[in-house]
Amino acid sequence: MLSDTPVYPISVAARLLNISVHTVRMYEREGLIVPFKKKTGHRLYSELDIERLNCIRRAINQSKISIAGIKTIYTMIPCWQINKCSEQARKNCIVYNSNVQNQPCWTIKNKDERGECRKCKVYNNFADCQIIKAAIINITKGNS
DNA sequence: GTTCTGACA
DNA sequence: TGTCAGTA
Repeated sequence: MLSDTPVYPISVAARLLNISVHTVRMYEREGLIVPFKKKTGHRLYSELDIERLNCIRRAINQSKISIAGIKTIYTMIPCWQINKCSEQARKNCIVYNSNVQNQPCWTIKNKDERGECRKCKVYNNFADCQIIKAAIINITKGNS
């Protein structure tokens, strides 16, 4: 399993991904990733974060999916299912109802507190491209 | 020296 | 996407 312990500073993360530091920050601003932040404000990335970024890169370069498109896919993750929310809870949930704005749940919840969404299954279970693909196939089957 | 935010070519 | 400023 890939470690979710934040260890790499942004310069190392960028080097591992062959992209600029600036671009790494942009993906965060767009809500695609939630890096750990030290009290100094400095970002740290885990192996899982790197894998997530790799997935994002592949989607952009190979699949020609836009950042907005990736956001949409993340937004469709059934968080209520993963968190086993009751129908009542779902109905009143600001996160559940945020999907209309094309905002992944982790950009809504705990906006000011880093570290919470980073640990959430909804965020962590979808770092791997294969898993995202499998999930989409399942959803498609269910609807056909 | 490295990273941060914000701004601009 | 790159780069520069002014900080911490």
